[in-house]
Parts: sequence; structure tokens; C-alpha cells
Amino acid sequence: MAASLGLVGHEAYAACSYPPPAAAASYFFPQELVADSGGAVMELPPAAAMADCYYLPEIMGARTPDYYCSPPAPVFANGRAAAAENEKMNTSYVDCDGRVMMMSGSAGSGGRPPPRIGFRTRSEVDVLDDGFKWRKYGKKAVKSSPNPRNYYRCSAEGCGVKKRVERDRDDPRYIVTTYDGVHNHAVPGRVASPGPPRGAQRPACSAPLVAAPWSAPAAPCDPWGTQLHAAAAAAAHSSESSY
DNA sequence: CGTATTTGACCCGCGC
DNA sequence: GCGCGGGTCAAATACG
Repeated sequence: MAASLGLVGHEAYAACSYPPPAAAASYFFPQELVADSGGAVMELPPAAAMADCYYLPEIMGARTPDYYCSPPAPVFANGRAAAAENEKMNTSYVDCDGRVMMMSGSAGSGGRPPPRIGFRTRSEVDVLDDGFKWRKYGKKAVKSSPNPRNYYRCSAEGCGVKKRVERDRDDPRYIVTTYDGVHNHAVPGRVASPGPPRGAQRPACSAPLVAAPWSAPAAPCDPWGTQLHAAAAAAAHSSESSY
């Protein structure tokens, strides 16, 4: 299991090659993104979890079950995460072919569940500008946290992407953002991929890209996780709040 | 006046 | 079957 972490300017990615090697895929998520402006920090589960490119039970336990990224299926077949835990998650993952799969069997009817990704960001503002336009449609006090949870839906017509935003229960300095679904449109105002930063080493792309779930479908191979830049930029510009 | 937000009500799935 | 909790709806309200 190899998981490499790159940190380029405001952008961060983790490239995870996953066995079987022949089907290794590259995954991109904001692991410990440290922005040098705005003071925002995005991070995923502890390094121990990232080492295997999937969340650990303590992450999905009573604390915050949303701290995970889409793992490849075999992890759950052979990894430490028990199948029962997978059932609890009732969420999706992306397999090494880039297909969105369901961890649990609840989508056995063939329906493809929306991909989901959650991460937390250290920010003073409650809503990060990820480039998309969001419309707030609900706010709910949840029992698992003293902080209210806000519900947003992408305001683009025909785009059903949703996101939940709440303050971290344990550390209010962090906001926990969970994206549900994939945008079926480009980031408003974003003309094209910014491409890799100058001088940065291009990660391998041995399998179809696992597009960031909150992004529009990306090119067949986009190891830079282009759409992640939106979130990264959001963190980097967390002083700007709009949705 | 149009649009976005707020917030209580309602719905639904799940566990007991 | 019932209660609880999370997610969504929609009318009221605020704001530019």
C-alpha cells in the first residue's frame, strides 16, 4: 500500500496506489492542506487512516462518521474495516475502475448512489467558497453535535449535489463539510483546469480518475484532481464567503 | 420586488 | 408498533 502526499502551493492531493497493482488507482483528497493565506487548514483522517487509503473504525465511530474519502472496494473486502461497519456507513466508494459503488448492499437494485466525501477545514467562516453556488435549504440541530448542521444544495439547475456543513463537535475551529453527489456542470466562472503547478511532479495515473465527488465529471485521467482545486482554493480563500 | 435565508413542520428510515 | 433522529419542505421573513 502506497499513499503519497503532495502539497503544492495551496493545493494538496494524496495519490494512493492500491492493490492489486494492475488495477491501481490514483485518489485525490485534501489531506492536510495547509494554505498560506486565510489560515484555513483542510485535513482528512489521521495519517494512520490515510496510510491505507481508507478510514478507520475510530473515524467512523461515534466521533464523526463523515471523515472519509471514497476508498477502493478491495479495502473493504480485505481491510481492517469490518463489513458490518461498512453497512453502517451506507455510503459509496469508487472502485479501481472509477465506478461508483455502494459499500452496503442497500443499492443492490442497481441504482448508483451519489458519491460522498467528507473532510474538515479549519476556518473561521462557516461556509467555504468552493466555487459553486449553493442554496441553503435547511438547518438542523443534530444530537451528535452541539453545533447545528446546515444543508446546502447546488443552485445550478438540474444539479442535485448537496453538502452538509457543521462545526466540529470536538474542535469548533474546524468545520466539517460533506459533499453528496457529483456536479453535472462546470464550476461557475471557471474556464478550464488550472493545470499542474509549475515544477510540480505529475502523479501517476494508472487508472481512470476518481473525480472529486463534488466536481463535475473530469477528464478520463486527471491526476491533478483538478476539481479539488476548487475546494483547495476555497480553503485558501476562506475569508471570502459566498454561496 | 426578486432572491436568499430562516425555521417549524413534516417525512422517512432505523432501532428497540 | 412506536419513538427518535436526520433530512427535506415550504411559508414567512430578511435583505439588497
